[in-house]
Amino acid sequence: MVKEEREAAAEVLKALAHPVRLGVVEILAGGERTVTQLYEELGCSQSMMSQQLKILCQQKLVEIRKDGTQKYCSLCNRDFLKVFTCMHKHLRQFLNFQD
Amino acid sequence: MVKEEREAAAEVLKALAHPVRLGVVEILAGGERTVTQLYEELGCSQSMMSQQLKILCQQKLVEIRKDGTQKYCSLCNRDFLKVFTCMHKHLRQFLNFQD
DNA sequence: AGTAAGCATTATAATATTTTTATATTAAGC
DNA sequence: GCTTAATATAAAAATATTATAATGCTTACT
Repeated sequence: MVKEEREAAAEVLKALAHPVRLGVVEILAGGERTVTQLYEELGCSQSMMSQQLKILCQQKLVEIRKDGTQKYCSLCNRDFLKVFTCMHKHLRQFLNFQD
Repeated sequence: MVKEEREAAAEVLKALAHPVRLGVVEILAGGERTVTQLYEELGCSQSMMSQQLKILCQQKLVEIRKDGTQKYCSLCNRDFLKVFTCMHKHLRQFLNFQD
């Protein structure tokens, strides 16, 4: 990877590296959700969710489809779910995370 | 993942989500390097490298072995290299990254 | 037209990260 | 013991992120 690519990759990873945004991706792994469903399930404000979704969309991790007054969110790239498996193992194996 | 785990996972991802730290991991994929080799290859200051390595070590992405006056860095968990493949594809497929 | 639901945007204060500069430590070689 | 090479730490300045509160925009319904 050349410098420019590392910078772009860092942006994508930064978009994932946040508890709420990580939660969004995890929930969307189970299928489409509305914005309201997301912030209720994650227990954050509507404004927060809207801002975090924007970041996820910019990095093309999430896409949004509009239907009437609601917006439905879903994953762009399910390949990222690998990262969860990887993190899950890392936390337990190297950072002695307890369940 | 429960909230606490998402927070821990976000910390690990944050450690990766930086151009220099990403560069370190990429270089170490090719084997052990000294701190000097790392900052020279990545073109950053010695102080920068030392601080970034600390973050990588805290999240157990990198480990350091001392030998005389030098320190040798290597990867703790090669499983993370998957993330690179994933990013490489994502940048090209969804963010139209040009080589 | 008026109202309410769903979501976005803006402004802002608090906090965290990044980078640089300067200084300290430690071990090797002479 | 002095010097140098390799690395760490501390402090400070610049910048970025986060969270909250307030407001605005659409759409649907009556």
